[in-house]
Amino acid sequence: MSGTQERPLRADAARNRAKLLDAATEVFTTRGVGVPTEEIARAAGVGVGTLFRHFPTKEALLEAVMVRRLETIAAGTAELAAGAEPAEAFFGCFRLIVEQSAGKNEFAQALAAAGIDVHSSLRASSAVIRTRLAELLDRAQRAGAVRADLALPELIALLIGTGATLEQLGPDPAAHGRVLDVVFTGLRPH
Amino acid sequence: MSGTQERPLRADAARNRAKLLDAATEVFTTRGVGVPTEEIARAAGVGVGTLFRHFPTKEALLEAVMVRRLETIAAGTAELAAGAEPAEAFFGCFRLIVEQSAGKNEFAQALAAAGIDVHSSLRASSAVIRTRLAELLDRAQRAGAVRADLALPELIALLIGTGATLEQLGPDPAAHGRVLDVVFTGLRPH
Amino acid sequence: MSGTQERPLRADAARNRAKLLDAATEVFTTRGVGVPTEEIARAAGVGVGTLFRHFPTKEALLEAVMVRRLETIAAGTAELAAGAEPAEAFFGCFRLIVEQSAGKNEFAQALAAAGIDVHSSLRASSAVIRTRLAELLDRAQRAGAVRADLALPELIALLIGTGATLEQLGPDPAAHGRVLDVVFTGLRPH
Amino acid sequence: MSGTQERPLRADAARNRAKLLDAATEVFTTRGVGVPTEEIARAAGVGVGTLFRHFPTKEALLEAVMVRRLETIAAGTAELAAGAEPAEAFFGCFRLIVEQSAGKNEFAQALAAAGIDVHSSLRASSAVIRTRLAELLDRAQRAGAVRADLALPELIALLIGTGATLEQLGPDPAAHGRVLDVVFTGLRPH
DNA sequence: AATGAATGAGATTTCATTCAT
DNA sequence: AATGAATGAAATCTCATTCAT
Repeated sequence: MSGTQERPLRADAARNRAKLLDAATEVFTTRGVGVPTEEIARAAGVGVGTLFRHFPTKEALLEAVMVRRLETIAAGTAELAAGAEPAEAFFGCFRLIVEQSAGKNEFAQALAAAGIDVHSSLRASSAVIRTRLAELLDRAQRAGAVRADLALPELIALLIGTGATLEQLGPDPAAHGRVLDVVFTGLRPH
Repeated sequence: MSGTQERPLRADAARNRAKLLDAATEVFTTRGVGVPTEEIARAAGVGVGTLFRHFPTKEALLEAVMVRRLETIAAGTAELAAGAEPAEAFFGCFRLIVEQSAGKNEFAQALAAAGIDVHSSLRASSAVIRTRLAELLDRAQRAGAVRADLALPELIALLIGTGATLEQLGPDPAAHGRVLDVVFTGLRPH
Repeated sequence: MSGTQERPLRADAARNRAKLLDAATEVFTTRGVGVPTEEIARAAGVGVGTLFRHFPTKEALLEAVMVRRLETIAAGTAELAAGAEPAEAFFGCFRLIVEQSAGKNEFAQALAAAGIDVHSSLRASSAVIRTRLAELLDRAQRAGAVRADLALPELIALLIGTGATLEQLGPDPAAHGRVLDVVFTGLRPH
Repeated sequence: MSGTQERPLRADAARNRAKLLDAATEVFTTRGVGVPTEEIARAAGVGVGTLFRHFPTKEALLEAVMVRRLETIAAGTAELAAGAEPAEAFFGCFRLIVEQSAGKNEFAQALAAAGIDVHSSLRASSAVIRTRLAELLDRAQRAGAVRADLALPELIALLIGTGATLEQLGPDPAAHGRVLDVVFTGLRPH
């Protein structure tokens, strides 16, 4: 639908690719990007060779994990944004993104540090989200639900920063609620 | 009372220690904690051997960098908190911490991931800050300057998250101002 | 009499075998024996699986390539040696072998290095050539066309070395001619 | 004197570098260029890390071995060429080069196959030899000791090819002598 | 005390070969 | 019979840490 895969990919190969992405997401998120590749292969129940057939480099794997995450988020926002009125759409998407972003920072840093041209392969999926966010922000501002002086870069930075905040708090719903209330209040006009 | 090296440290040794801390702060911040120790030594203009004489472990170096950062922040908040009325003290310190925190997250994560007992050596300086923050928050809440439902853990998480936000934005004073305005507005009652 | 696969081989299988041998000859010669098997399969337009069905081992493939080469050479010398007088037969065959030998050295080395009993599978075809060479040398020496002190091992070494010389020169007919003139002059009595 | 080393190299480092080059020469020559790097390190009595500090790549090691070989040869020819009359100088150097060349071919192939710009680092030492050969050839041709139609490229090719011939023969002095007699006879006018 | 070479465990990656499709 | 994905042993290379100079 959006992808890069040249050919449909054989059934078992697709399954392994998915298993690898799942395992990598899990392992990278819980134990950091420093884990040996072999651990990820083991977690996915395949050999290292298979991992490297699918992702020729550790960085490529990292990248693929991020792309998938972004695509998931993009899909989620698409649904949410579709049938809602501006304020609800904006704040709903903010919450969604922020709650799905735990651990994403480290990936981004790792990729950036590795000197990868993050844009080359992440561009597509991140552009989708970027565009959607611009629309959401615009509609919400026109509807008077969000302060007018906020620009897209700050919104994105706030999404990332709020994700970091929640990550820091651990899974405490009440605390999450209070933090989001702080940010949402701050985002509304006056 | 707390340290391991009580001896006054020869003049050149002290100089090298400082050079190493400066170089490490710079390099870790710009290129991530994954950089080889030798790069740090080179950036400091000393040999690896010297680095390891001063810091027996890469993690020890990381830790020392963080401690110095925290101490700087602690000192800054001490000054600010001293002669100001509650609201000014609280928001002033918030701004100070957040602006000095760029890159700090990664250190914390790296240390935590390394399974270090962060508290053992960071406890002292982080306890100082923690206590000060508790006081600032309490006074500001009593004075009605900050919403009453906010607890210390959320405050700390917000500090870290807002630091991440600003880091993400890069050095754009106007955008920084808008982001802080959002958060500060959200922090005030109603 | 000699082989392992006595069955006639299905038409397409035979075609694949031929394509593989051609591709392997080409690839081994131009890029060395270090190329991954998959490259050879790709060059032949088949999957690796097919390659390994035909040649159970990379070395087996190497061997098959050499055997085919030797057989080609043997066939050529047979024709040449048949109806010619001793000197012409000897020098004609020398030239033929040497010009077809480009790249052969590396195969020999690779096989030898691999600790293979080169003789086991190459014996047949190399024995044919060896015998023919002995005859050619003997007849030429009796006819006074070649110095009498030259033995078969030196002749073989000279064939290989002269092949290497020509390979080194690249495709320059004039230079080839001068080199062969040097060697042929040296081979004649006084 | 001719080298690339930036600083004089500490005594032990120089010793290890030499040990590594010796071991590599030995091992590559006897067992081919396919031997694992670790074997070479072991043969040199150092750890792999040391090997990779001196030669950041297997190819770099290969290259260094060849450079040293060429330098040895260049030095040998310098001595020989100095005080001898043309014919003696030419044939003496030919013999010298050819006898020191055993196994060199494989290196060259391995390097070339690896896509290295062989010229960049080998150029210097090979240029020295090339120039000397041109002089030797010229003087010998003027003195009437070598056929006039032979050009430098053929001479070089013959050197390599004759090296291959001797390598093929194994260490049999009598056979070596006959082969060299063939080639030398062929090289003289008529 | 400082240096930077040496170390080797461990990380990443390759590739001959097997096996499910 | 053909395919190409999977495998894992082995190869190359990195880097925190030690140690001779």
